[in-house]
Amino acid sequence: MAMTVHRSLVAAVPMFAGMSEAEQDDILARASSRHYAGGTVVFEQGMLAENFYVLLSGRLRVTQTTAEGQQTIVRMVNPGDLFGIARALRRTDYPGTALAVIDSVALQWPMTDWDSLVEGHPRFLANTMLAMGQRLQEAHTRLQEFSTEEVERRVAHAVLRLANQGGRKEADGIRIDFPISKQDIAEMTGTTLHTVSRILTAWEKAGVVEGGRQKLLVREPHRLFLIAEGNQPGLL
Amino acid sequence: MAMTVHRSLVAAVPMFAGMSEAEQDDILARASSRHYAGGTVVFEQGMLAENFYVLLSGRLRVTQTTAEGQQTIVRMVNPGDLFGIARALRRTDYPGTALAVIDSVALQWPMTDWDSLVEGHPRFLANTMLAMGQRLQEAHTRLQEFSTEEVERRVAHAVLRLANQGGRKEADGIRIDFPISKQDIAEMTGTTLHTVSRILTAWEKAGVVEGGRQKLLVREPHRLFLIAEGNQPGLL
DNA sequence: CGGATTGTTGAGGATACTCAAGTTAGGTGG
DNA sequence: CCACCTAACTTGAGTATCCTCAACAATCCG
Repeated sequence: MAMTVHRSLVAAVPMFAGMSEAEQDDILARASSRHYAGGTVVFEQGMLAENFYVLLSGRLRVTQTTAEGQQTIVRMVNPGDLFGIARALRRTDYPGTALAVIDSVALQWPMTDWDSLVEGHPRFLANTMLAMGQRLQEAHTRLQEFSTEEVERRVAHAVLRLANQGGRKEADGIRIDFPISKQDIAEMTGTTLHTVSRILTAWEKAGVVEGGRQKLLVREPHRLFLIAEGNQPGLL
Repeated sequence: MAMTVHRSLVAAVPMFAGMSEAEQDDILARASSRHYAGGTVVFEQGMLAENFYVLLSGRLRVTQTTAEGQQTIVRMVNPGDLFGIARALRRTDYPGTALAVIDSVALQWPMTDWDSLVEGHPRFLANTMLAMGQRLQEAHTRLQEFSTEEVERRVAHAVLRLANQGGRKEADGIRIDFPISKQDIAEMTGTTLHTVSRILTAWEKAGVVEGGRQKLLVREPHRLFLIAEGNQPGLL
């Protein structure tokens, strides 16, 4: 269901930041847009990387599966994010699987256009490098959390990240506005859904969050932050 | 102890790959080289990022320290590696501390030259992006290890990485040819020096490695690989 | 030679995992 | 619209891994 795209749709997309309208048009002319229903796979780990993408709306989950079949969530893809840029890592296949967790729309370019975009549009290259820098920093932050923090704090950090990147303000807190299961949170924090369930139950009793089946509302972000920073006894 | 640098010294440095000699000379003209004795700090976490670097020889350890004072080793810097590129992450300070673990020589550029290098030398930008891509992949690999593997396997992976990146072949195995303490390995794998000591002792008894104070020789890389992949009962 | 850093080893205990059984919520089809 | 089925979640009990605490030994450096 490919179709061409107008500039106005990508005004706020970081990849196009600092570009002239003409330059944006030039790049968009090679793109097509595509809709992915919730639950649909955009690409799968190991697949030949034929396209790279920018998410316009919706939400994706990128996972990696080990040889033994264990899954980890590498990141959530939010609107405006680049994803599937295997070429930038000098790879010909996708290192992970991208799944639309809700209905999503993405722009796509054939990977064969990558080199000419990089060479012809220094702005594109610079913006891509910036995005990779941010991902690198987030990866380092998470590594430090894994190295030094116990499970409850890691879960607190993960939930805060979800709230920051994909949260919508509501009357009584910040709502994670896409379906997120305990299993998902477990795969982000390197624990089990059982432990996540116990932790969230304790937080819920203390009034910090409000759970539900694939639902999550952060009632008191500040207290969650205290738990994440370890300045709090811990509610478990 | 700054001084100018000749092209021949950087023939094998990835940052200069694919550049004409004239281009290399142009970039090198702005660099100075500096020697760091073993144990010396190149830059410290939080410091204003005034330079970026390429390591010519020696070995650095980059660490991050948490608010509570816990240290983690972000990476080892090997000859040829770019480091201290805070600017690429849109930071004005260094996110970690770089320490020379042995006598080392690095090229340095003032960070004020970064933008003009990036804009004037597309090759430099592309090579930098590639380096970041590799670091991002390594970070994801380590995250997956933290998420899914027990300590012994994580330590095995860390030792294999050390052997691959900083190993020298000897008669009876691969020697890590810079000083590495159990504490270092613990900070790479998110465990304690006690546990690392116990693991290495067990491996040593089985003839897989040979330890010593800040010394490490991998006698049987293949068996270590099996432990890392979990195809082995585990020697602990 | 003496002090400091690094490493070893043991005992005990806490965190979080596994195993197990059940409950709730939501979607599906009759 | 209700009954059923499945996926998501809850909760408990037992246990393994690994951490903490502690004391000591070895190695290096000045």
